Amino acid sequence: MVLLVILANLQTPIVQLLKCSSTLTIHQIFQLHAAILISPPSIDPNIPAVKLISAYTSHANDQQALLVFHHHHSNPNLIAWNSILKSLSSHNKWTQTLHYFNTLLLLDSSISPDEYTFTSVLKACAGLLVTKKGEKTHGMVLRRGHHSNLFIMNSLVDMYFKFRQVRVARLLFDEMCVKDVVSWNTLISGYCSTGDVIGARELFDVMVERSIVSWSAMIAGYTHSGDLDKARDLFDKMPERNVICWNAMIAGYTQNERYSDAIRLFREMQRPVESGRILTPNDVTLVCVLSACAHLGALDLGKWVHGFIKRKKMELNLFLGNALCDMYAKSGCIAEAKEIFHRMIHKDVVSWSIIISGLAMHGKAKEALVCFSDMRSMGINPNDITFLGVLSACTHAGLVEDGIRYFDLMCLEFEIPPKVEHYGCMVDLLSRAGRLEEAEGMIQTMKVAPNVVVWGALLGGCRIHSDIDRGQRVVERILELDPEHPGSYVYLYNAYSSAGRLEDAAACRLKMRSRQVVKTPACSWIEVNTTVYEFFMGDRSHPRIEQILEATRELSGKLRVVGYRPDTSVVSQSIDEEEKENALSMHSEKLAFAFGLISTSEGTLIRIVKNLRVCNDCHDWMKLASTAVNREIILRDRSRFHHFKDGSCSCNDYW
DNA sequence: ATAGGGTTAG
Repeated sequence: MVLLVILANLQTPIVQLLKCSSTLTIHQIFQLHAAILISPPSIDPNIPAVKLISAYTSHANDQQALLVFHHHHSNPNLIAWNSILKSLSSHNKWTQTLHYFNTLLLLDSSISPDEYTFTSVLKACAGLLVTKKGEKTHGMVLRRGHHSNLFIMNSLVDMYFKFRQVRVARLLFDEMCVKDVVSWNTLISGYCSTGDVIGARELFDVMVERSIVSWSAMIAGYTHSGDLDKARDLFDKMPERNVICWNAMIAGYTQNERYSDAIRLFREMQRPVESGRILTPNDVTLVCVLSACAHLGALDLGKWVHGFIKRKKMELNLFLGNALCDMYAKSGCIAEAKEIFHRMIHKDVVSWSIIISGLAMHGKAKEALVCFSDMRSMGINPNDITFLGVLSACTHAGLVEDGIRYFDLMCLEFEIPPKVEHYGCMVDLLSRAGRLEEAEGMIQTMKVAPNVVVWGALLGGCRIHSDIDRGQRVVERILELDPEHPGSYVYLYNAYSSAGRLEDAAACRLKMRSRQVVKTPACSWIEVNTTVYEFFMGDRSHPRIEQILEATRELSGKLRVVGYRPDTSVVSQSIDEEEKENALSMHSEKLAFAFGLISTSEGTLIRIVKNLRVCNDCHDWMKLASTAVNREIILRDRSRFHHFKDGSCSCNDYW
């Protein structure tokens, strides 16, 4: 308080303090702001205003920045205009940027926009893809003689790349008499963004002076085109690295579904390098890592990241909150996911979509639907992905009529054209409920071409409801699309076998072999002490495999006493019963469970993630096991969670 | 001024 009184007497020292805005906390800025308000006005009110605006901008608070601007708006000078334009454009408030620029032109013809003004405006034009406005601004730049200004020319080149006008961008670049490293970097990232990674690499190779940005842009170019090896090669060769290049490489792995690699690289990032300097991960890094955790169900690491966020007192921004919420939901902790969700101050359509599909995965359809209506009453418009969550909630709970109603709501009221994914949900919903005729009818009349997944959903229904004729028809369709579709052969084989048509079954098996159909290998993961262990079906590579097998055998014996009967129909090899049972006990989820059992203390909840659907036999086995060894089991299969407790499963055997 | 981020059926 004393400090405040002293400061209030003089504005100059306050302004001096505001200059080091990067080291100030947002609360200190608020205090300095208050001090300015109660102190006698300086000769030019623009000076403290500009400092305050940039201080708020560096803390991503463009609302406060606007407030300051309007408080001084009696006579803003060019610098004040420029700081507010920069504040808006750097926070992607592009429409507002253009609005303020137009106001500036209209209001005060004595102020002539300079390079700072134009760079903000061009960035906004690029962001909004308003080509006419962009070209008009380009003309204005030329008329005012700014065509030799590097800042402006670089922004122009970038803008034309965003407009996908590669020729214009290249022409501008070639005509620039002075180019700096930023001009080259803009060109590289421009070519990368249009998908021309080869062209970008040619530029990269001929560049004389490369900056860390050139390397990062090139790495991102490779990861976006899926070429992770080339990206990693460059990454390893970089002379120096900052957080952004690490993020680019880690994000590259997560976006290309290489989640374990992403986590491995993240751990490497935190190892002290030769220079002894450790890079601190920032919010972008953590978002990527959390996304990888979510996909792998790596709860321990995810929790560690959450702890890190708390320890560093990082702000839970929209991206981080969403990533954290999704990680918890996909790792089986729906309660924690809900808590994060409710604590988030700003939620967008992505946040709501995450919680809805999270609840859906956990079979909490009613709650998911309540969430959907809450979201609408908050005035947030659902998108196609939100509806995917809603429909999958209906599918997992068998709410056929609700599903049909939401599908119509999406098409008719929200005018969102259904994608093949939505039809996939609907066909699945109808097929499981035994409404196979309707499901097939939907495929025939749908507006987009059905894919293997859609037909596969119908095939699943044919299997459950033993409709062999339709099943055969569907298999033909599927094999037209994918002659090596493993599921079709397995389905046919099982259908023939159970109908006693052993010759057909054998023929099917031969065909499968001759076409070299490879079944996706079943795989389960379990995390023990922050390390993820991977088990494939029949996998004997784990160092403690003997103990693991011993544990499964012992447990299966125990389960037999309480009524477990191995369901050997799910084993597709024509071998004798005993071998079939052995094959069953080598299922990846059982191996993972047994490993969890022997390596965690009694009563610990066991979490398993599987890449395919849990098989019938394992599902029964897990139900009984949850009682026999008194463990809760949360198993995530490729589409949902199974929460086994006291002999039953949260999916009510509907999956 | 140029490089990095979250949700997507089975």
